[in-house]
Amino acid sequence: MFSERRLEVLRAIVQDYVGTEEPVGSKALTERHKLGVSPATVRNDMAVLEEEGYIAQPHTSAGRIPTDKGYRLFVDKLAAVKPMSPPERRAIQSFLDGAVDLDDVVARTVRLLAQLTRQVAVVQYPSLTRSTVRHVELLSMAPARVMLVLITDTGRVEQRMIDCPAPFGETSLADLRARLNSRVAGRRFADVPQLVQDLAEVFEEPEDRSTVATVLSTLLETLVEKTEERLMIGGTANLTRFAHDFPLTIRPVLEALEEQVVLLKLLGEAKDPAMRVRIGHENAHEGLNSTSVVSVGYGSGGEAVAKLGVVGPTRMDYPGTMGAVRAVARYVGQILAES
Amino acid sequence: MFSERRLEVLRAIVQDYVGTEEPVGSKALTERHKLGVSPATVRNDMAVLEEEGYIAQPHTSAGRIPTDKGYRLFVDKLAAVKPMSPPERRAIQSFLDGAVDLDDVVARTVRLLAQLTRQVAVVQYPSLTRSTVRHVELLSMAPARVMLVLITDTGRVEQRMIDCPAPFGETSLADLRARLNSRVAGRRFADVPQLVQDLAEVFEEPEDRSTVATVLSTLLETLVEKTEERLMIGGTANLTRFAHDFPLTIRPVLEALEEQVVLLKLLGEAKDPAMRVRIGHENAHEGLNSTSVVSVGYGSGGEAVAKLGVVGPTRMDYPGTMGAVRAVARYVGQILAES
DNA sequence: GCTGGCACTCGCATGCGCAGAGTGCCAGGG
DNA sequence: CCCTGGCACTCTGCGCATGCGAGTGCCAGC
Repeated sequence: MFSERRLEVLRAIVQDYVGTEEPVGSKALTERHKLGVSPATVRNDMAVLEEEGYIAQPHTSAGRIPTDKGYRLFVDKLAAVKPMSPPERRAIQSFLDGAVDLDDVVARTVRLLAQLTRQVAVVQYPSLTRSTVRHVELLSMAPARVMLVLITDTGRVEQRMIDCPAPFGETSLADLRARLNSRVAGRRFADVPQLVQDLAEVFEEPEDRSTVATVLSTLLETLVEKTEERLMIGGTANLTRFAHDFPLTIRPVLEALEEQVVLLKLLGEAKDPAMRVRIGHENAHEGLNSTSVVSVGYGSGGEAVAKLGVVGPTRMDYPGTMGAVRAVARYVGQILAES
Repeated sequence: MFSERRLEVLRAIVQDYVGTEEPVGSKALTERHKLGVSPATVRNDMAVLEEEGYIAQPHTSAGRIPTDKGYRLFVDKLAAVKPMSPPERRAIQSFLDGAVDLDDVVARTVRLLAQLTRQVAVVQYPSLTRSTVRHVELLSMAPARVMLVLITDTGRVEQRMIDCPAPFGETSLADLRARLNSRVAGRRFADVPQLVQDLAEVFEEPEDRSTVATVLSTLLETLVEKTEERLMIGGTANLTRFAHDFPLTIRPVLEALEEQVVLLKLLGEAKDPAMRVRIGHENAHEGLNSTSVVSVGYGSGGEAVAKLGVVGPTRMDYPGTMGAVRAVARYVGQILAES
């Protein structure tokens, strides 16, 4: 569609604009890059690129800046993911190795990502639906009150209070716990609802019947509700790096970042472990129309148990950011596999 | 020290400045407040207040703005905590009542505080040291790997992975769990270290000895490390409300908010349940020199199990903010007492 | 199809003048 | 003794004109 040189011009524009944060003109371009042609030629190429919607001028007779479409082409065709240097890899690994539990792993990952990319980092906790149940614990907190604790193979722990309709004996509780565990331990969360259904029918003692039903239904409820994923964000201070533009622009971003729902949508439906870049208006949420999101799945095996990524201005260093995100995801996966 | 009227002038300056965010002059003051004196008189009072360091002028021949010292006097002597209106109280209560577990309580509290005060909210999880142990669970994850789960009376759950020096039989594990629980359940966290010390001496089986020691020492470690309190923040988007001043000012604040350590210091050493206001330079951390922190303890009984508060510009509505913080703390305490 | 040249367009920084708000000080009055 | 009205002074902020520079589009020529 475009000549080799025109693509080269676009690449140069993206690189320069990302570096300087200022509209780039034809003269400056020919000076900084060895394109082998004169500014006038570059101007012609620019005119074409602009007509096709890959670049734009903020004001008449200013330099050009890439549009979302321009960045898209750059990411898809013109740029290669930049691998981390060996020292960087070592730093990542040793930083993550110090984690003592899942919370710590996630917290460290967020800090790491934020520092490496100098952008806002978002890390999702390993999803419940794609995890397996390690253990179910039932604790009597008060005569008619039970605490349900669910522990997953990824080290995630969920708890829920249950108010029972009637007091519940210690022995019945122990019995129920044993039965639950024997059925449920080692199974995938997604399979649990069916298993629990079956279990309800087995219980016969009338006096405990309603209580058992309550406990089981709460368990189900928890499975459904808590599938709603948790996540952690960090590095919001990095937003101020490009706020010389406008507080106007960081406000909606901060607001979006406080909405778990928005963030979860942002990372993308989680099955797909592939790296994904959403640029500017490709983001559904309009507060994020001037930001790009780079996300990728991570997990202990070949499959993704959750996603992580960064949020930054559309004017970001895509190769470097993608490299950092990919590397971090890889190492987090390793850490999880070990625990 | 000051005549009644001079104090009144200071109060008026604080109120107007908080409202308009602009330096306030003598004429405007007499127009908006019925001081019963002329602008000239007010000017004399202002001159005195300025000499004493309670107010200052940003530039020669501009209006006056309160200094940290001025706000301090205002908070201590001139302002009363503004109680919430009945509808507001109801809204708070019903919003918090919907919470299903501790995470949810904390999350809702943060949202609520941020909305009510339109500032950044910080809520500390109930502290471990002031909680009691409900249950200790030991789960075998792999032959030589045990997961330790601690559950407190406030509903907080902490987990830790333990790598054992040698494989550990299911029965030994159950035995240890039983012993641990019988000693430790119902005791305050602060008392646990001594109890565990005693326990170590009781075990005799040589083959399990080292494993038991490992588990116990990790338990102790967890108690110490995790006493390091967790917290949750929200409402950072509110920072942009006064960022028309400067991205310069919100940057260090965002950075400070990402440092757990700083935040914990900020809320104050936690024993004291009293409301506390730290104004501008009274905050040790210099990124927060132009912000004020209003914090208060909350808890189920008379004693504080943790703290919560808000961070905002020194130019904030102190009576309203203090009222909201106090009210929220009270209702959170109630909720915790119920669970 | 590339190049150099040329006229044109804006954005941005600079400098000036002016209005407005606020001050300090002083002399006069209850 | 304290308050008041008046007056001269000092800044800030804003609107406006000006000049400069970077960048553009177009065109004729190689």
